[in-house]
Amino acid sequence: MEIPKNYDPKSAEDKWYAWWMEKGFFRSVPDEREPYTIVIPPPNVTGVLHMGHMLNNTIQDVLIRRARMQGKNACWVPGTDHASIATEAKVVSLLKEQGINKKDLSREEFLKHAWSWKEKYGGIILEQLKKLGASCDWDRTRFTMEEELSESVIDVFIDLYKKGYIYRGTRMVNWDPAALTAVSDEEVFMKEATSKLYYVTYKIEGSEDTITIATTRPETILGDTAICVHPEDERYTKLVGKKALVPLINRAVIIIADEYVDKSFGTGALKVTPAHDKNDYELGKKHKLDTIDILNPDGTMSAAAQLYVGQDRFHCRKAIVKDLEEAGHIVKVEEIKNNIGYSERTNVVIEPRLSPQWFVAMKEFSKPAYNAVVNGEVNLIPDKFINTYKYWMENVQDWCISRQLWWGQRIPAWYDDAGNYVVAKTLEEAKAEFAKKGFNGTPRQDEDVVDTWFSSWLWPITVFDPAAIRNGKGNGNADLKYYYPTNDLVTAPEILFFWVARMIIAGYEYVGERPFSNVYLTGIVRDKQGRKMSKSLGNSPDPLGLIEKYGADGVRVGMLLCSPAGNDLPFDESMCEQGRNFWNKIWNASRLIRGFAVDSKLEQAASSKIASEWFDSRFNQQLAEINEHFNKFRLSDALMATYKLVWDDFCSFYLEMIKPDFVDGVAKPIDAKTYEQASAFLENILKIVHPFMPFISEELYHLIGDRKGNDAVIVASWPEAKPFDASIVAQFDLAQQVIATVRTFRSQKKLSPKEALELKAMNVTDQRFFPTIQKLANISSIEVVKEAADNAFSFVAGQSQYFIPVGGNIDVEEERERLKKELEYNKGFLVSVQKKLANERFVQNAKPEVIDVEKKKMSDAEAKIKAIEQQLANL
RNA sequence: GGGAGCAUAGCUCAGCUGGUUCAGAGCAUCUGCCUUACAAGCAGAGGGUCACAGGUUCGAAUCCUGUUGCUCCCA
Repeated sequence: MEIPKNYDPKSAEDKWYAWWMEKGFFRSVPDEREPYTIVIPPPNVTGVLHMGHMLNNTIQDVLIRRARMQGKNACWVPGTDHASIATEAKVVSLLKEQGINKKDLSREEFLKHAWSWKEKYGGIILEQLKKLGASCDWDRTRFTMEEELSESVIDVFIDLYKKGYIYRGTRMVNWDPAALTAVSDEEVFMKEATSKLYYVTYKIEGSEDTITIATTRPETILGDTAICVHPEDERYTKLVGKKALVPLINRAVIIIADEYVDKSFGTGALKVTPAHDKNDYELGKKHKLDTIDILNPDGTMSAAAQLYVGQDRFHCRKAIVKDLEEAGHIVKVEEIKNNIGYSERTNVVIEPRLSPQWFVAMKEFSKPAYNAVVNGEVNLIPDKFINTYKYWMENVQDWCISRQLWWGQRIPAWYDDAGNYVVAKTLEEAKAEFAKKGFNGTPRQDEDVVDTWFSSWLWPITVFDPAAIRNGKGNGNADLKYYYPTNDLVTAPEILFFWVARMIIAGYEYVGERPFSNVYLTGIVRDKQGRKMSKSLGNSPDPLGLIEKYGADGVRVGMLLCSPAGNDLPFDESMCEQGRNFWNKIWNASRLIRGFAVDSKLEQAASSKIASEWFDSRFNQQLAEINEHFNKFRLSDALMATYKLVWDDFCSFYLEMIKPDFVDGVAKPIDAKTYEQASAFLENILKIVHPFMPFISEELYHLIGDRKGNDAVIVASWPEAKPFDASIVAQFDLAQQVIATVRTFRSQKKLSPKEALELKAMNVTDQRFFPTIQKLANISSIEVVKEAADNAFSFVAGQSQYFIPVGGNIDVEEERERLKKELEYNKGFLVSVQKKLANERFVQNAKPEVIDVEKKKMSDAEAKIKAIEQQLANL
């Protein structure tokens, strides 16, 4: 089939993706082959494809496609996660636009809305992944809130409760006063702000003394239960143990001493509000202080505040500052820069708040996951993350798993009228439990749901066997037995702890095995200025727009060109351009080969024969290197090695070597053997390029051959790296040097490439590449000589000398200078080698191989020096 | 404040356990080419005291110490 002049990515992408699907190439069912499994880090149902997804999923697809070609049973499980907070926030605001308030809806009604939202929009991101070429087994698509998966989440909750790992407790949490829920640390983003630091004076009880504190949150003084100073702060020593009166409400609070206080900050006296500040809470616990919660869940002042009740916290701040000023309590106001936490979902200021929550005790529970990484059962790539991981796991905090939301798995805890609770799967079971305790009424279920991570930590298990948890360890279904443990996980370092570590914990706890062997941590995609790409900054290119512009293959290559594991990727569109240029190159190389006129009667030319021999070796040499890169997860390197093999070796050299000459403007035909060899090489190239550029490789694979049935590059066998002839590769390297030198000479002398030159060679042991040199350097003839030629430009390659006769045109002085320089350099080099070899300590200490290498260097250098000297003598 | 990591060409990065002609690659730059696969291209060329200062060693981009600058994580 003739190859069109231009490749049209759009139509090829649609065509081949649909065809792959139709053929079921992405589908995996257990069989006798070795499985290769990846579970997708489930994107959020509210998400749309961003650059981070592009990178992450390109990597997964490259891994899975290569594994498939290696004959493994490749299974990439896709799906989405329900993202409690994000989704609920989205649905709430959507309802608001329709004039519906969440508060007016029952839980059931709200969930109905949420599900219909999910049905409508929840699959968008998966559809976008298809545009990228993601070869997921879509029949296996999972969602974290599917009925069976949810049941497993509840089972795990109950199981861990029974094992004593889950408990209910009061903690200071990040409270989102708009969403009315606790959010995790990773859902809080810190923004630097210029705040006012108010210096507020408190009277000392029963004296005329005062103490001045500094605070950025004056409204919280109503919740103060102590003032704290540094024990060594002489300014305040005499006040410790006395009581201060909280302004406006005159509550007496104790003055305590603790080294926690920074003497140099503010006045060195710290107001302590245990209900509204994490550090104060710890301080309060240590000194057994009261906690007074002065805020309602929605961020308004509670009755406990005594004043400003019902006012919003920020209104109250203004009001109290005014009142404090009027009452003469404010000494001064300073501006300071501090960090304020905002809710990632609702963008309101996070309020530290004490509230009853459910927790998983992590200290003991996380040990297997710690060990798995430390002893290498689970590899982190790159391994620099092991330290971070260890640090976190050694200082692991209990995991707050409750969220005050409706969208998610509802906590299976039930309460009687007195607030006693039992944990049970169903109302009936809860009733039965309570009956034993003498409560016979109807218990009411906990209103909260569990953290999304508490469901996604089961992902590698329940995507294969949703019932694995309840059926117990060892009773997994056939899928679980076959695919678990999975092979590689590709994700961002940001969620190493929140997700990866917890999956490892769950894996050992519920299957008894690691969930995956390797965790490939990708970097963050940043813009040119190094900023993280984000919607709010608007600095992210539209991924689908990029695909439109450069083709999916171009974008995939662009993403991978510069993204070693764990390193951030400073994204630049020009990389996609390079990707596009690369597929364009392959396209045209294919066009060249297919365009050859074949003459079956022709004998293979010597230059073509050696070209094929060389490229065969070169290909196998590079393939071994590419495989090595893949095995070490060095995907950028694997891609670059592929790029150079294709562009430099195949296109710039091999194809130029076999390309038939033009005579009178007409291309001569090519012999059948060379044509076949070239076609076979091209086919292998399409194969190794396929994981990176699936679409164009499939398109070309079909254009260059008559493919029937399931013959497709996507399921073709990955070429085997065969032994190669190192000597031919080395010889060609020398030939390349000769070619390059001739070309440079031509360029410097401003000689036309069309003008053929003569070449004389001396001390050559291997003439196999003479035809190649003639062809690529446009040499009319190469004459082997025994003596140096006069009036010639001369150079050395390896141990051979070459001469380009230039008649009387040679500039002897210039030539002498050039050779002198070269001689000097080589002499210097020789001296350093000789020094080394003369050094007893070197000879004694260095490995024999190293010494041999040095000896070889010496003899090479000596030969070269001799050659140059001879040339100089001849000038 | 505690911890971790990084610093190699204009940019993005390789450089394994110290030992090739070890200072590399891609891109960008410059020069010359519309040579009938590809100007999204071809052929050449120039670019770096390997952050700085010490040390270990026969030998250091590579190991150690300190300094400076940057990044991330935790509080």
